[in-house]
This record gives sequence, structure tokens and C-alpha cells, in this order.
Amino acid sequence: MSDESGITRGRATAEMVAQRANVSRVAVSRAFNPHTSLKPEKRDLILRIAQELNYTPDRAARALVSGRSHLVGVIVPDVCSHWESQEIDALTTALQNEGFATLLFKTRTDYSMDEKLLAYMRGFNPDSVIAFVENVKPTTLARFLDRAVPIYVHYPYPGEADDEEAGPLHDRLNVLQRAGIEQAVALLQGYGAQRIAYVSGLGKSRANTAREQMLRTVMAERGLPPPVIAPSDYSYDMAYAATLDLFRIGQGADAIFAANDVGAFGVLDALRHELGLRVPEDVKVVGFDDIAQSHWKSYNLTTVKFDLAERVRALVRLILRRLNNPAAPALQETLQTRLVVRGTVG
Amino acid sequence: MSDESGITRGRATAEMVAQRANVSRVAVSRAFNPHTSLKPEKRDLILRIAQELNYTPDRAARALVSGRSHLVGVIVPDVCSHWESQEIDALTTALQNEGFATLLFKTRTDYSMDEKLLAYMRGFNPDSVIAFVENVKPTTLARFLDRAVPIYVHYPYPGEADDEEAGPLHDRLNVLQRAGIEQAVALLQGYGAQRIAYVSGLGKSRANTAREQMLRTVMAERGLPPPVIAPSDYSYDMAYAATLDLFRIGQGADAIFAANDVGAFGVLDALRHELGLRVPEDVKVVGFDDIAQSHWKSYNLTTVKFDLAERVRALVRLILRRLNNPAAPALQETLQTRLVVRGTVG
DNA sequence: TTGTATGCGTTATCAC
DNA sequence: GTGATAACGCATACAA
Repeated sequence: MSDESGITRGRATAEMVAQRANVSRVAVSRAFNPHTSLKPEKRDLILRIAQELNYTPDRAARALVSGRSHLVGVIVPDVCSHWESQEIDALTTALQNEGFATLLFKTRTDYSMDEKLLAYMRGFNPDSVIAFVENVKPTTLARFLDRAVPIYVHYPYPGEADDEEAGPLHDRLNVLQRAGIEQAVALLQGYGAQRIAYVSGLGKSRANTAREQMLRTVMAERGLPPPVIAPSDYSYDMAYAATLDLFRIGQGADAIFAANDVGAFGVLDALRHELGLRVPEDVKVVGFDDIAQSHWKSYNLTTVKFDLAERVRALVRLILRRLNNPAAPALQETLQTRLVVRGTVG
Repeated sequence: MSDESGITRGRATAEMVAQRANVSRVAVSRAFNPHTSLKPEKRDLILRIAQELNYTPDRAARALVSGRSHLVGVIVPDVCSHWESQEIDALTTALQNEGFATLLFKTRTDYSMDEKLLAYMRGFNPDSVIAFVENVKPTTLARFLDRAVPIYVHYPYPGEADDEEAGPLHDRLNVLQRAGIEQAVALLQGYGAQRIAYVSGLGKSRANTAREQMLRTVMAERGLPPPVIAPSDYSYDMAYAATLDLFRIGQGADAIFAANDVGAFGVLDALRHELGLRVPEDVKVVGFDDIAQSHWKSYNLTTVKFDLAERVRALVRLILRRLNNPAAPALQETLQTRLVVRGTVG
């Protein structure tokens, strides 16, 4: 617009940098792509002038021609859910270090990931998409994201991992929950618990059903009666109410396994502040996730831990490997769990 | 690539839709821009075929020509900080409804928002940028984001709001903290508290210093001695430690005002679980934010509330109004605070 | 209402 | 090592 005035208003372009440096437009492009060949002094000059002019290559234009947006879509039902906010935080940091940016999308809280959202997201051309929501089929995801690489977080059912010799159909992160759950049940058993209840997560969620199945399997293996299921939805309030029901309407329990830490907090508060029970003397409690709040004194929760840092590293590895080699067969990473012992079992 | 095969591999393009619908490429573009003129039946046909082919306009290409990326950059030091995660969540939902997407960027935790990040962010061409970090100068933000509109969240000092007749220099959201703080101090005073301590947030943060100044002003107005300052950094752990110091090394207090709710949780746990004091009988506690956890039974915190929904609506209004009228003078919105009374004062 | 031509800022493909 | 030229996918001014 005001090109003729010599004053740079608005965004600087490669053309403008080229003019000031007395080089071609293409040289400027090369200066910003390390693997290209360009005389070092020339590159330095260009980069210096670029900085003076406050120039950065436009990623939209770059995406158009290179097919890489350097955007990673992340789909979550709830950013403020504790575990997810911590994962988003770590993921964003990691992606930023690799030259990517996190693009956030929210689903409805009822987990109904509709095609509308996927179509909407596709418009932004993410290079990759990570779905925290377990109930979206990888095929649906893939159908809507032709260019993007979906990463699927998978929670195998007991025994399922053994059938995987054929290899997965889609890139994914397998979260193996057995180790942590076994350790938790052993600890509860060691302290004399017999009647173990499970305050569930959202019924539809695969993470929840896999967790419940695994608990059931492990308890059976160790000679315990099947767990009593108290239906909940991962939330504090619902877990609180479910615990009241369990003891007022149901038969109570020696120990409660919550589907996540936030739920465990609801269980603890219901036991202590409304039912007048002591933890761990009267009832023992175990959670799932090991979020930052779990070590707070009011809760000091014994819980099954995912290693967040390792989980994020695995996700980033999956993304980068797929981007570097689009034709490679489906990739897979696995993540273990383990028990963190604190004050709610003893 | 395999255009000739008739099988649509990879991303569908407007050209392909046009061919199938026997219309020009431009008609397809028009079909997706409601304000353009196109015969309704033709538009319907195009949209139907687009859906069949799984076509969505490429926003990168659209951004290139329209100058609108429909991306809103959000800069945060910590996604998992409770207040911020709730704000990001609400903001993402609201933006999504308006056709925008949230682009997340993380600063260092020491709040050193360096120019490197801003240059990095600029590459993605956000239409607007919201900075939660208070210590970045609006002018710096504006310098790096020629095309984007920075929205600045501002916490006026006591009395400062009166000088604003000249109008602000940048679009911003003013958070007026006086009302909520006044109500809190009045309540504390009503229950006989005299020696009030302030467990601070991060010293450098403007939100914190403004909060502290306002508390000091209000207390002076109401004839109370100045607050004892216990330095902290918004975190649970640091607030916990600061509280121990306050009572073991310092002179203690009748009431503690924490700079945020999470800090208040640390204060509560330190008082109850380590110092053996009762709340509210021995010490009264007030927080700031009213995050979702504040109503949990273990804390049940009396706190000064921002209305999250209103705050997000104000931010979205600012963004849209600026985008619709780039030449308008600096815009401003204000947000009030108020006290939510629960169990930690009484 | 519709189609043609042009340009957005960049990278890839060629030449040299 | 370097520069011209052609895409990338879309929206807009203009002409019809």
C-alpha cells in the first residue's frame, strides 16, 4: 500500500528484505532454510536485515507450497480437566521446541465428537492431530484429515496387547495400565482390604472401561471378589455423590479405586467430611493419574502414575517420525504405569 | 497427483468440487462465503457435493489472500495453572463458535517473554493475540505483531482508573479489583480480624502488585494497619512455606488474604495440617479467582471472584470489534469482581 | 448471477 | 552458488 514511501508499514515481506540486501527474493527464502546452499556471509547479511525489518517467513504461504502447516491439532473435551491441562502444557512446550504450534479444539462435554468439528479442524490443515477422546474411531479421524496424521491414544483391554502381532492400523500410543493396577491391588491386599469398589470414569470412555476390565482381571487373578462398581464421570462432584450412595444405599467398601485423581478427591472428601470415616484407617483410597494436586496435604493421595514427560516425548516422536516418513507402516509407542505410594493407603 | 484416476486421494480442492458440480471454481468459493451472491439451488448443490468429497476451503490459502488467518494466539506461562486453564477452555469454546481457533504458546515460567517467542508467533499470522502475562509491554507486543491485534489484560492500580479520561493506547480489558477486595476486608473486619497478612503472587506480576496495592488502600481507608506481606509466587508449595514462616518466624495473623485460590489452598493446608490451627476459628482465609476447586469440601474457600464467562465474552467482543474495524480508536472493556462467601471466614 | 484474470508470500524446479 | 519461473488454493475486481 505505502510501498513507495520507503517506510515499512504493516508486515515485512521477503521481497522487501531482498531489495534492502540487494539479493533476489529466492535468496531470502534460502537464508531461512538451513539445508539449502547459500554463501554464509550472504545468509548472515540477509538474516541481519530481516531482523532489522522485523521479518519472519509467513507460515500460511509456506504451508501452501510445502504442504506443512507446522500446526498440531489437539482435541480435548475439557482443557481444565487437571490431567489434560498438564498434558497440553507439556505438549505445547515440546512442540514449540520442534517448531510446531498447538491448535486447540474443544468437543462437547458429552464426548460426542461430531464430524462437524473434524471438518472445521481440517480447514486449518494441521500436520498432525492428537485425540484425547477415546471414543472417536481412528478411521473417522483419518477420513476427515487426509493430509494430517492422526495419533490415537489407545488403552488396550486385558490380554488384548498379545493379539497385536499383526501390527496396528494407525499410529498410536498404547498405555499399559496393568503394572500400576497390579501394584495398587497388591498394596491394598497387603493392608487387608477385601471389598474393593471402583468409582468409575465416564462410562463411554475407553480409558475407563479398559481400566475397569484390568482391575477386574487383576483382582480375580489375586483371588479377590469382583469389584463393586460405583458409576461416575471423572468429576469431583459425581464421585462425591457416588461415594455417598455406596455407603448409604450400598454395602460400603474396605477400599476405593477411583478412575482418576480428581474423582479420588471427591471420594476422600465424601468419606471424611460427610460420612465421618477415616482414611486410610476405615477406608483406603487409590487414584489414577498423579496430577500435581495429589501431593497436597489435604489429599496426599496414593495413585497410579503415568509419566507425563515420557508420554509427551512419545507423542512428539510419533508425530516427527510420521512426518519424516509418510509412507512408513503404522507406528506404535507404549507407556507404562506405576504406583506412587502416599498417605491414603496404610 | 492421481487426478486422472477419478479417485480422490489426499485433499479435495475447490477445482475438483467445481468439476463434479459442473460450475466454475469461483462458484465454489462463493458457495462458502455467505455474503456473496449465488443462485440458492446452485449453492446447495455445491455444498452437497463438497460434503461428499469431504472438501473444506483451505484456511492457509484463504489467509494468504484475505489477510485473515482466523487464528488467535494465546500466550501463557502455565496451561495447568487452574485459573488459566479454565480461561483457555472457555475462550477456546467461544472462539470456536465464532470461526476462530486457539493457537497456544508457552513462555518461560520466569515470565521472561522474550522477543524470540513473539517473532516465532508472528510467523503463524494470528489475527489477534491475548497476553495473560502482565509484564510484557503492549508496545513490544504491537511491534512484533504488525498484522495481529494485541489484547492486553490490565489491572489498574488504586486511583489509576480515574486518570484514564485520555483513553488507553491499546485495546484492553480492565479488571477492577476494588469491589471484591472491599467486600472481603469488610467481612474480615466484621468478624473481628485486625492483623491481616497477604500471601502474595509472583512479585513481578502486575496482577499481584495491583492486588496488593488495592488491599493496602482499602485497609487504610477502613482504619486497619497495613498488611504483613508474605512473599510467594501463586503456587501451592510456596504459599504453604510462606504460611509456616509467617507463624513460626513472623508474628502470625488473624486473617490471610492469598493472591489466588491455589495459594489459599496452600495456606489452608499449612494452617490446619502443619500448624494445628483452626480455620476460620483461629485464622480466616480469603482467596482470589473462584476456581472450580474452591467449593470442594476440603477447602470450601471464601474468595474474590472474577466472572469467567463475562471475562471471555469481553475478550471475544474486543477481538471481533477490532477485526471489523481496524481503524477504530483503542477499545476498552471493564470487568468487576465480587466476593463469594463460603466456609473459611466466619 | 456468473465467469475470467490477477495476486496473496512462499518454496520447488529448473536453468545458468 | 545463484536467479528466473511456476506452482500452492483461494478470494476479489472487473467484465459480461
